[in-house]
Amino acid sequence: MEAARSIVEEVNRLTLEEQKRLLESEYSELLEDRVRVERGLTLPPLPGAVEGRVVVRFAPNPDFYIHLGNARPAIVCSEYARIYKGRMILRFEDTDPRTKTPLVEAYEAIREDLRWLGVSWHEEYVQSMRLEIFYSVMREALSRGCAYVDTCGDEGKKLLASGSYCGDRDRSVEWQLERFEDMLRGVYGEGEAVVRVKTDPKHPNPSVRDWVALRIIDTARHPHPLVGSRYIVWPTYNYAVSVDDHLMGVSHVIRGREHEVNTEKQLYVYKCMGWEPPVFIHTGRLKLEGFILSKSKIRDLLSKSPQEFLGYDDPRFGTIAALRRRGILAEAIREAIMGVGIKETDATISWANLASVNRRLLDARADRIMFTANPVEHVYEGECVDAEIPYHPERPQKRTIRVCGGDKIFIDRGDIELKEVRLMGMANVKIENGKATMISRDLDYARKKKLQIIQWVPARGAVKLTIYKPEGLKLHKIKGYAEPALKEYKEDSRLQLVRFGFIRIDKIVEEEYTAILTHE
RNA sequence: GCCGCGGUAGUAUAGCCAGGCCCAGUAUGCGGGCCUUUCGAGCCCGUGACCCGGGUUCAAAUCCCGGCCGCGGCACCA
Repeated sequence: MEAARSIVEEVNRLTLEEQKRLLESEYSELLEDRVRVERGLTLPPLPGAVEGRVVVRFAPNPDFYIHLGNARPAIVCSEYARIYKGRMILRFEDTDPRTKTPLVEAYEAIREDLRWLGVSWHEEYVQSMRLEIFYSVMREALSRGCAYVDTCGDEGKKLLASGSYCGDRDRSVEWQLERFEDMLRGVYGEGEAVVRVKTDPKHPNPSVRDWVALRIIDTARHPHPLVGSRYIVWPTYNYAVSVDDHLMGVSHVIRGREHEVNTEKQLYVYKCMGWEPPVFIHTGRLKLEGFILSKSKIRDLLSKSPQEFLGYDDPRFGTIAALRRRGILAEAIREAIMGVGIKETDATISWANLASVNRRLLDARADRIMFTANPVEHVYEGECVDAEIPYHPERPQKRTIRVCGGDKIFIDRGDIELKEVRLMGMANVKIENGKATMISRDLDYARKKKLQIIQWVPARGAVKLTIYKPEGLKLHKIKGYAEPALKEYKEDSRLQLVRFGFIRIDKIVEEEYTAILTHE
């Protein structure tokens, strides 16, 4: 004991370098390679991943547009497919025409959002087109005796809730197969028969007990937007996912934490069919500070007060379309999402963080334009000057604005009280009683006197610009004037309004511009 | 209520599985400075965290136990 203590003390007295050297020379067999993974913009290694054999999928329900939270698995999956030279699958899970009725336009809107995000996929499937496949796999499962047709109706559910089960569970395979064909033939109505997967009728989680794999939906009353009322027997999520993930060779399922119990349910299908299950990874939920992400909440707001919002891509929402419309770049979203990775804890991306990344990316490419949000007209007094304003501080291109004595210019209300300022690119002036009187054009003078350099807008040719500024649930409207150079830009341009913030031009109607403030 | 999963600075994340390179790294935010014809960007300096309590160990953010808090699930939704 004493010996051990003294040896430890001796070792501890050595510096790290000395310890390392000693280990390498005397006891190198004890050294173990411990590889440190460089993070940066890359993801942690995918458990059990083998290069060339990774197959991942993004499987949205096309009942609405996707939001930032959905983008997490989509981006992460496509990135893993890229890293491991694997395959990425896009699969639309539209197997509920009744309560989660698919939106016809959502299929293409989702593809568009994904493309914009830089997510690429190698294969695409739509589950509503694969119903026959689910039926035939079920015939096999019934034959194997690990699923059954429950014709007990509501009673079957109640029995399971109490740890018992519908007597049909114990009937013969032949009986099951015949009843299943009856279901497909339309012998039963909604709720009269379901196909259940045999699990454990006493499972601690009642929802796991013999969960429903296929049910009847009256598609005469609730037609599916893609296949109409062609089918009445529809697979549930858990069943369809298990079958498709296996058939499509998915090796890694990356999805939200809310699917943890589903994973447990799906494992019964793999076991029944003798399939090798994929690796399941559950990520935490993603929120965006100050934004509304929830599908149902957005739909709610849109239907209750449509006049208050600019649509599903209103800049106050966290849909991908909304972020795009606001002026957030796809790279910024990718960066933010790669940053949170696949952690199992919920994360709230702070707006400051996303905006900061976006600002850094935008700064390099957004031209600078002068804008006054609270324009106050002033008369310029002094000699004619040709103000040269660079489009971007890093680039040589400039525009020239000629201002002569008697010309009117707009100065922002907040800047008037500064009394003496430098009008950017133009001249140093004294501001007094609605007049801007030139002192000199000398920049050094402005530097020496530490004059504030402000933006200004010539009244002649000034462009009316309305800016929507999202703030929480509010959308402020700011009306002002921008310099004539704004007319050189088309819709969807991203600009920086000097000393105001970054904007994306949303709409141009007859010389009147509308933009959305991306962030300051 | 029952089942499950988590808890590192204001926010997010690295480290945890394989205890010592961690009096905890990075980004953002915040404070200060430099630079700059923007209050933008960039550069420099600073600020600030291992949920709590026990235990194991020479050594604990890391392993064990208990508590607290947060989240998810409990559908013939996905």
